[in-house]
Amino acid sequence: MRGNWFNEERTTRHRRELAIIGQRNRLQYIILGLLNQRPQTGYDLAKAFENEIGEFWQAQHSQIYPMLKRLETAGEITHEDTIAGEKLAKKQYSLTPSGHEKLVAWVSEPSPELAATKDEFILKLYFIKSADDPRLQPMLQEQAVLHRTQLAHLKQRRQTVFPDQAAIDQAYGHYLILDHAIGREQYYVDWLNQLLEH
Amino acid sequence: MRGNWFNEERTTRHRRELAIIGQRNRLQYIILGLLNQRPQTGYDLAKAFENEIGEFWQAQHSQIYPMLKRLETAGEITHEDTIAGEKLAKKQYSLTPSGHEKLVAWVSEPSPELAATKDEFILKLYFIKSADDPRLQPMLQEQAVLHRTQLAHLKQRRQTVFPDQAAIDQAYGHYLILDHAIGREQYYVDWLNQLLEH
DNA sequence: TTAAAACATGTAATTAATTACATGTTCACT
DNA sequence: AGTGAACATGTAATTAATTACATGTTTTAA
Repeated sequence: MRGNWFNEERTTRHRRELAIIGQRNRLQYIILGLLNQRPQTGYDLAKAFENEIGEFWQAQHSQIYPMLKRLETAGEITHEDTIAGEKLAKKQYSLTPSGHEKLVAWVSEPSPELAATKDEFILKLYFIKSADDPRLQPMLQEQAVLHRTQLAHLKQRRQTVFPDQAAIDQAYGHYLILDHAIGREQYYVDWLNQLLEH
Repeated sequence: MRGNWFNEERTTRHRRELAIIGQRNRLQYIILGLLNQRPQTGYDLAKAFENEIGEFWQAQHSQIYPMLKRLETAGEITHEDTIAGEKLAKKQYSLTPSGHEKLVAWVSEPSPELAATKDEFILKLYFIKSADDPRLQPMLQEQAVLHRTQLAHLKQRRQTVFPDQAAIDQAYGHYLILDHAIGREQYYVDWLNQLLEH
């Protein structure tokens, strides 16, 4: 395990037992995982970050293209040049055996760190000292709208992407994380509603 | 609103309605908020990131000290040099009226963006295709241990920091976010438990 | 037929965040 | 008297991520 600014090996301080991590090079693994599903172009990968994994991880094409080069240099992926139509050049990337191994190793290794949630609203709440602060109710209202919208969006996605049991069985992990995200939003909405009822 | 890579103004794409943000310069506001509570040194601020706000935001002293200089140059904060003991130099920072204004403006402005949650376990789950994958159960078990521990830790903190109603009334926002964090962890644990019962 | 949207691939500049380097003081305990 | 933990403040190097710059092709719909 790489040294983390605050981890369990750091025995001299006992303020917190569990490390909360920022973000490390997980992008490479996501790319390997996506390419394991099927060979894809950088553009396809960028779209995946806007769609299915977008709820959980974000990356722009400006981060993806350089990473594809790095991974190819490292021998984890290769590409095949193709031409679409008259002359539109595409690079179809796919995993090498080494890349596949690396992906399997990553999924199999422990994930002992808590997710770093950076929620600006929660941060602002911290600085509201009193329950009577006139800013509090509007803030809660605003967040309720935001999270109700997101909840509806996620439920809609679940219905579209997983219409039947067969769809769930084919991409069980994807189903689980969508289900998890829905539950998380539902909790957020319930928590806000309960506060709004005072 | 500063241009975001994927926001509501971007009307030409309709894949997602709500922006998920990365991280912007929120550190400065957190520092202003902390200094608004009471004048503090950089060291004190760093400790606050390990304790109360550590569940919601992380920053190291190597980020804090330069930010204090930036904020002082910008006229948002000032400092007073003091000596502790024989010769230990301390810099006690406090808000200027301008810094206070800036803090109030930030808290008052809308927070229309969803939190970016980067959870490595959730990411790995995405790449588990089948419910029969032998890695799935151990992964869920591991996460259950992690989140049960965190839940216990947060509940302990609530009991310590908010033993009575008076404590809650004095730092209502802090209480709310701790309550929110507990609810969030409780949901995570319940979700994992329900999956582990198959 | 033409304009907009989507497809497609890159690089550059900047900012945010982590990790490591660097140094010294004070307090509590043995 | 000595040691280790906590107090205290910085900088440097690196990595991650965002935003902006840059260019061209193909498809779709008015």
